[in-house]
Amino acid sequence: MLVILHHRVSPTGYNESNETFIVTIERCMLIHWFRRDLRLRDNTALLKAAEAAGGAVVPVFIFDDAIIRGRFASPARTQFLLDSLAALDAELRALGLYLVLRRGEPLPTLIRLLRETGAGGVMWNRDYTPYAIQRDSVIKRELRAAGYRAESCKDAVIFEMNEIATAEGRPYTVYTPYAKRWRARFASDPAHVQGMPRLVAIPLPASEPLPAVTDLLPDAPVTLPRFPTGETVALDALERFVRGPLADYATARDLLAVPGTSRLSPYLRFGVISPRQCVAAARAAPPGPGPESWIGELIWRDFYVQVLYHFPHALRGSFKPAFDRIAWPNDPELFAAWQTGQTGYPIVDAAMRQLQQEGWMHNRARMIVASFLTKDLLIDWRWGERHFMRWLIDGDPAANNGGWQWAAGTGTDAQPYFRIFNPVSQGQKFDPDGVYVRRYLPELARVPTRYIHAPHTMPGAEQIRAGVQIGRDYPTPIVDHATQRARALALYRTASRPNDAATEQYA
DNA sequence: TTTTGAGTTGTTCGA
DNA sequence: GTCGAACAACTCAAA
Repeated sequence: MLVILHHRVSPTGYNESNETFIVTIERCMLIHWFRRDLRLRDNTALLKAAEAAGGAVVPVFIFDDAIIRGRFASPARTQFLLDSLAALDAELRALGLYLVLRRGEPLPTLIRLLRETGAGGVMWNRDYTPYAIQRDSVIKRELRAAGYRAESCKDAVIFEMNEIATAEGRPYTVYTPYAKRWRARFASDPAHVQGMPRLVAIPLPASEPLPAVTDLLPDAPVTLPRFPTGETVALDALERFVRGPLADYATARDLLAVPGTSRLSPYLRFGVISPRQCVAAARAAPPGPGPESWIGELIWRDFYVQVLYHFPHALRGSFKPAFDRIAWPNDPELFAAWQTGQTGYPIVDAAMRQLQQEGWMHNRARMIVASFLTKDLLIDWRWGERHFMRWLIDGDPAANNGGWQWAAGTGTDAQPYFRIFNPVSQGQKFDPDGVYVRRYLPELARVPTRYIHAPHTMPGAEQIRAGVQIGRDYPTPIVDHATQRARALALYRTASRPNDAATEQYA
């Protein structure tokens, strides 16, 4: 029987005077399979594995081509993943360990690792997308059938699956009552933040080298937006946000030029930080509308995970099937103009260019460009969903799908059909000085503020003074908002009342 | 079972 | 310039 020796760690965490004892590897050593929980602190499955294995944990990450090259492949997000893995590896090296990297199908890869290390099982934190649920249930079944321990934990959300349900035990599909219930449950059953796991330095199998993005995605551009990452970077960002912008979050989060949002979304996406750490930090801050509304955003995150868990069909089509009938015109040229930020509506174009430059977009801007794509350009929200998933470093299937369906009015909690954003007035309201627009549209840098959100209305002399000719240096609007608004209303009305289709004609 | 109130983020029009 | 009303009807959740 294989045995290893290691230092015992007492339950209180103190190292007891070089006391050593023998552990049978088959019983004790465990693999922790990192997925979207790329941190050491407050990591539920990792803590559980460390506890069960007396600290003898093999930290593993597997590059799964089904995800990396799947429907929502993203060079920018893959870059962030690699940066986060490098940071996690550095954290582990400080403990005398390192991250064991593998590339391949998860199940056979895990079985090979179990044999190589002699570990007794695998622990991981749950992921709730349809693909992950299917994959993980097969893995759990097969590992157990082969005599290994295989366990998953709740970690990525505060409340999961059926923990927040209506009085009749059904999943909520409206945010407000869900949030009410969520807050009530949290008051009686709060999620506690845990600390570092107690890990011991054990011999590990060799790791494959950390790949480059182009190893995983051969067509990826050479230069990609980078977002600083790592557990300590994320915790520091949380602390600075809570000490600074959080108090004014309720109002400042809507101002595009102001750093009023947390910018923690990429960390939450990959579990570089935990939602429990976020809620705890918000509740430790002076109470007020700021912390409350930010917690509300974290509840939205749980809500959309829960919605997708119960209604996976939303990943392919409308949450409300009636809207699958919408006959989107889907003009590819209009779509290309939207993608590249050439629509002639500065607030839209600035936002789309921010996305491509930074791999991130301000939340208010996401709503504006989503409304514009669906209601002004009359393009299927799924085209926008895919584009966001390609470029957003924080791109998450549940939140992104939920947000797009909300904007398109096809999802849970659908906005009233008539709520169509006007891109000019949204710009005037949320970027009143045009600072955000000028930051991403240098060609409009010298346009006076009174014209900044509708530069095509500038008289010729003003254009000369501003050093820009609209129609040459910056596009005239590719569609007329008032016209498209009326078309969108008609399109939606027909979809929701199909019997009237014969009597309503529009083009 | 029936009823009732409410529904993240807005725009436009007319007085 | 400001203000209030209209913009559909429906579904959900809870009483």
